[in-house]
Amino acid sequence: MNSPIEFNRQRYSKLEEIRARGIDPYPVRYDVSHPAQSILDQAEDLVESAERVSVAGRITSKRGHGKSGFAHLLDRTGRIQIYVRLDRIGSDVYEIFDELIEVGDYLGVKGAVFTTRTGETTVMVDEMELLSKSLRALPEKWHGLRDIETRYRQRYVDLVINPDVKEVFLKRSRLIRSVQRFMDGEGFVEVETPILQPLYGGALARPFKTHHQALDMPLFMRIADELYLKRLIVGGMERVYEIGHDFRNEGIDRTHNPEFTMLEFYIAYVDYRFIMDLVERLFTSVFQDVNGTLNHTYQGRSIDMTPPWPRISMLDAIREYGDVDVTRMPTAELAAVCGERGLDVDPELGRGKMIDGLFEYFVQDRLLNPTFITDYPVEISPLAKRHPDNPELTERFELFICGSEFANAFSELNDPMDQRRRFEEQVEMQRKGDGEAHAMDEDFLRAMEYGMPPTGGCGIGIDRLAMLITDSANIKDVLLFPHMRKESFDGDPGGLDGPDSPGGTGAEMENGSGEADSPDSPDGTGAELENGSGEADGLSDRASGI
RNA sequence: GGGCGCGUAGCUCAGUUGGCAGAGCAACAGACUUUUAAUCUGUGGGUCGAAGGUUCGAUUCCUUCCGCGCUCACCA
Repeated sequence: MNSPIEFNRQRYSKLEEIRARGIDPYPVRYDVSHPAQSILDQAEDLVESAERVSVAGRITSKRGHGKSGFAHLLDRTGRIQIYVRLDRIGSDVYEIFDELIEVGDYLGVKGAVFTTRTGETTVMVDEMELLSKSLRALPEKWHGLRDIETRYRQRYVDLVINPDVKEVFLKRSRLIRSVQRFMDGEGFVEVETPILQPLYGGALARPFKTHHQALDMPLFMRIADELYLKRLIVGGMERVYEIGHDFRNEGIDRTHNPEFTMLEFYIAYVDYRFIMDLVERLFTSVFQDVNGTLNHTYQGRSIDMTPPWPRISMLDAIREYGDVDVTRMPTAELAAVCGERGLDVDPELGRGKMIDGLFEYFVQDRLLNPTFITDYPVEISPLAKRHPDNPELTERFELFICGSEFANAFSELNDPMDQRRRFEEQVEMQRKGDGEAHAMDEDFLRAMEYGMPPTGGCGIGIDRLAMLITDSANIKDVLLFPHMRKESFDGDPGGLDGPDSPGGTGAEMENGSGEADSPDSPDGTGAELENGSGEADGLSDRASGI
């Protein structure tokens, strides 16, 4: 796409005409007395009192009728119609409204409120001010913006055109506020822990890697909050939680974005049973708060969120849904059962992976209403405490709704010697080439050695929850700016490369942008963050300008 | 990464069994002082995602590439 000047000469020439008439097309402020919706709400009183209101918004439609015209202004609260008449506002201003103001522009108007012949509450404009001139045409009003790619790439247009999109993100905001209120009520402290970490951990995933210039050291974007939040438990912050972005350098699909929002919380002195109770209360509280009901529909499927939710151990679930009892089944027989079901699970990876595979095969998709699956095999739960009744299992649960996982929780492992052994096993896996294995974290072990109380912990994917609660099929629909591949701009192929383009300006070199960055990363893998960007310089330029 | 599908005007979409590129809305010019998908008359607007190939001729057929969606594998 070209610049708006090349692309829309008609709009640009109107901008020039506005300037030629001595009007500032981009003034600094406008005093609003009534947001659009409040005019509609108080229409009767406002009509009766003949009170003059002022309202501002973006023009979303415009209909001229010779010497008068209607338009709709859209603000954050809603849409209000305005009526402009030549005999009220004067020929000079009317000419500007008629010829130079168009759909997409921001307008501020003052005037009395009346009701039209067809019954719509409308502002009779007696004063008008252009607040911002738009140089690009918005999508047409009737069909709107449907192209999925454009909606994600140009969310600002999507939000203007599609009111239900705005509603999704308002709901997401209410969801997060509701979670925070609930956690407040439970005596939690909300904390912020590092996103840039010298070591990454707390989950098994491939990280993004970057580099700190001044310290000349590699840093990783966090893949989980877990190890830092547990350090806070050691420090005596007995109920902590964090809502923040984690970053995982893995595939993108309907339910995965490279950065996503995670709620993690940890509570001292409790086990996973307590966490189950709390998760049940958290979800039902949030659903009541945001949707006003525990009966929900997701993608056409009815879900009953009413507690209590069933709690079934993983082995019982496999027995119940698959009619297979794997409890004391010899490993060879287990492998045969997996083979019969066409499950490609390597027996060398242990019983845990095979049992998990059978669970996914027989059970997971059939868990429509909220269900806790408990007591996972120890091999696939490296951070969870062993179950006292069965050392092959752990005190771990996951919550499933509509066949998807919504929470993952344990009675946390707090034995420093056991934790060290598990790290050593991970290091061994790493040595064998497992790119997702856990690194040895000596500082975390030191914290464990000072002593961590018995602790229950939990992680909940907030984007998944937002998808469920807004009935969205794709994670991109609940992310304001989902990750997309680089867009190419005609006539400016490096448009998005600005910050790291080799021909940087002198200013860009101040932070040492060009050479020596991320020496171990081939360009274009997407695995590495660039540093010393021009954008950072832009910020410092702005700061010095002030 | 594999498989399937899609990419035509600012937007929503037709279309070409290979032969001058279409509509509605938006825009522009004109009429119209309570319309609301305003109406009426007229006009302009396209590298048919990009690059190659086949052909007298390619938006159409073939190849490669780019982007998006669905799906499988991995993950939350």
